[in-house]
Amino acid sequence: MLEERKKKILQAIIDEYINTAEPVSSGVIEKKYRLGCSSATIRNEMVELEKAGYLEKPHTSSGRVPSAKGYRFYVDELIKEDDISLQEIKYIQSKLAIKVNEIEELTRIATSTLSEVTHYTSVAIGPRANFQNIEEVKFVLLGNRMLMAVILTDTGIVKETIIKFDEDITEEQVNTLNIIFNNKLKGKPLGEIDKPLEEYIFSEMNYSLNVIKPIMQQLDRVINEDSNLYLEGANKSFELPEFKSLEVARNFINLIDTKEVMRDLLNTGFAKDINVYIGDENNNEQLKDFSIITFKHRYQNKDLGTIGIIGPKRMDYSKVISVMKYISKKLNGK
Amino acid sequence: MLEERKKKILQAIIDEYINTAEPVSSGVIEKKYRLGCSSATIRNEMVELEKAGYLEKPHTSSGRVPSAKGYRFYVDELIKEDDISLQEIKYIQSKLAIKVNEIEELTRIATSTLSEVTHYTSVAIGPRANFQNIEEVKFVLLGNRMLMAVILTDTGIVKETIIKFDEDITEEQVNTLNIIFNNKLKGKPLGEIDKPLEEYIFSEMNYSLNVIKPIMQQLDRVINEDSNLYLEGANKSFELPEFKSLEVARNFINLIDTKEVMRDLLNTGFAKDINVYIGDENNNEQLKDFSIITFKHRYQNKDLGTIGIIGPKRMDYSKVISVMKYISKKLNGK
DNA sequence: GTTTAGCAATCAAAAAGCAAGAGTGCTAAA
DNA sequence: TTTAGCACTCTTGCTTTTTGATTGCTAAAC
Repeated sequence: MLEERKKKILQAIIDEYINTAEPVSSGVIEKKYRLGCSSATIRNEMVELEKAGYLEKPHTSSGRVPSAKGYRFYVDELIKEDDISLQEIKYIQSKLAIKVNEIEELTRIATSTLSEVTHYTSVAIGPRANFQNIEEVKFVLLGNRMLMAVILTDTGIVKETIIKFDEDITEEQVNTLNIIFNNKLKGKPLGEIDKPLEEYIFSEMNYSLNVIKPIMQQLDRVINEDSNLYLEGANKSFELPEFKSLEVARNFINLIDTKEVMRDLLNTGFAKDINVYIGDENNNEQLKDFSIITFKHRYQNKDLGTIGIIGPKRMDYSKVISVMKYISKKLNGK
Repeated sequence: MLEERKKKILQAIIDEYINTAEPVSSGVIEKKYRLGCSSATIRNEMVELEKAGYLEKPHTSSGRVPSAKGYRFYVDELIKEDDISLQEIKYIQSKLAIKVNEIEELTRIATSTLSEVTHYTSVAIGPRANFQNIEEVKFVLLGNRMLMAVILTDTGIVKETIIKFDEDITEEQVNTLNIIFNNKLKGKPLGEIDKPLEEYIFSEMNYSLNVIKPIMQQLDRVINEDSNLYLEGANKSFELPEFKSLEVARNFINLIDTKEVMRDLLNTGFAKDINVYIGDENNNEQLKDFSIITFKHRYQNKDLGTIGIIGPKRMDYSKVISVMKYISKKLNGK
């Protein structure tokens, strides 16, 4: 554990670095933060904080910069609670007050609001389909050879997909499909539409395999497909000084451009309400320059996806976490 | 008009510059392109080409670089036809052979294929809804208080939207809705769902305004909403030498991040099959460093959206245009 | 024992200087 | 009209110098 004064100094250094993006010297801490001791004392403490691994020096005669361990300590112990202004609260309220009919729309609004308020790049993904339960299945005939399958889940998510046929489909066939599929699927998790079920349905239906086969294929596809990824405010990151480095900028673009990595990031570990990943804590070399903060979009304890922020390690953690907590609360109460 | 030799030299310079991204000197043209005259002669011609506005010089003692006018001439007169390899043709064929049920899926595949083959960033947008004609409208009841409206248009595009109610909806009401809306809307362009129609429907329906009002609102919204924008291979651009300049990189990110600009770009002027916008030809300061090449995704002369490439002005126009022509042809034949 | 003033040592970043090389434009000859 | 030849220009890359910020250490003060 750190003594009180060390904590204060560490906090001051990280706060200052988050603000300025420049290595922090003992001098500015003395002058700006008035901790009641001289720069020499601060220097002595800095040496120890560096030995303990909380700070780093870009080179011998420069100020100090927080290390990943430093940020981690900052996030876990030194964070400012409710670092959110009345104005920001008002803005978020106004944005989330809009009535929406679809959950994806709400996720989208929340994501862009998060980016607008924090000035970082935000990102979101829909819920994983497999764990949702089927509430209702409906087939709709469009023209003579096109069928739309609509699945309503218990989270209120609606998935729809289109199946095209080489032969005409009758209204009667559609009715049978509706009855059989609903009988068999109501209440089941989406992930359970599988082979045995397929065979059962084959045996129940007395007409052409040409009809059932494409339906099962397409249902399978729509259930297993990755949900949409939203990205908002990528340009905001490019205003930050760390993006002056071509390498950092390129890494960032590569990161947000490879959807699989983003999906993995948004779909991992949700022990806490807000999850903070600093740099390559999660062993991904690609992330060494960035931090990710995520939270689950929940409504009545149901998972409606994940929303997150991606930015430089020198992120305004207090602000981001405060804003996220507020948005999360608002979404849950909606 | 330019004499033959000037054309040859201009072409050589632009080809070389597209390859190397370095200002081109009279020396390399003499050595690499063997036009049967000395570097001094080439220098003399270069002076005239510069006077005529086709070339520029970054500074007095450097080689020449194509101007926007130079690129324009190159695209209009000097382009290589069918600059596409057998291998690339094979690859495109294999990608487009996949059977899809939804047109958006096809657009997405075509867009990513375009990016993969050309190594530039590609972008696409769906068709403008207003000009499509309604083929069929179906309302589907989901649960008791949720209605899905499905609109099938003559281009095969399916639009669906969800409407939530504060009161229960009966199957009977749904049937009436289906009959009335189909009667009134079949064959009409989507853009015509407007006020007078709304009033007509009000007068026809003998039940609650609470039901019709939200439906009209939501239909209105879904019809007028901008179609989805796809972006593929943003990271590819960042491998190019012009993106070493922080300013260029930032402009690019700003460009692709502001969706309105992208929409405008993809929705303008389609006099030709393939449209080339070089730099700020279209008077958009933001585009000064970039070129855009677009084509309409058509099937049986119906507009299914626009697909394009965005890259530096120093783009491999021949390759991009050849690949686009091929993909366009393939899509149309599908 | 802890804190602090004072100061030499360190090192990056900016500025300045310099040599090399590439490319042009011009002139005069072919 | 073309080309060889050459002086002139200007970038690029490199080295050197200067500047200034910041540290770490020592010794005195508290």
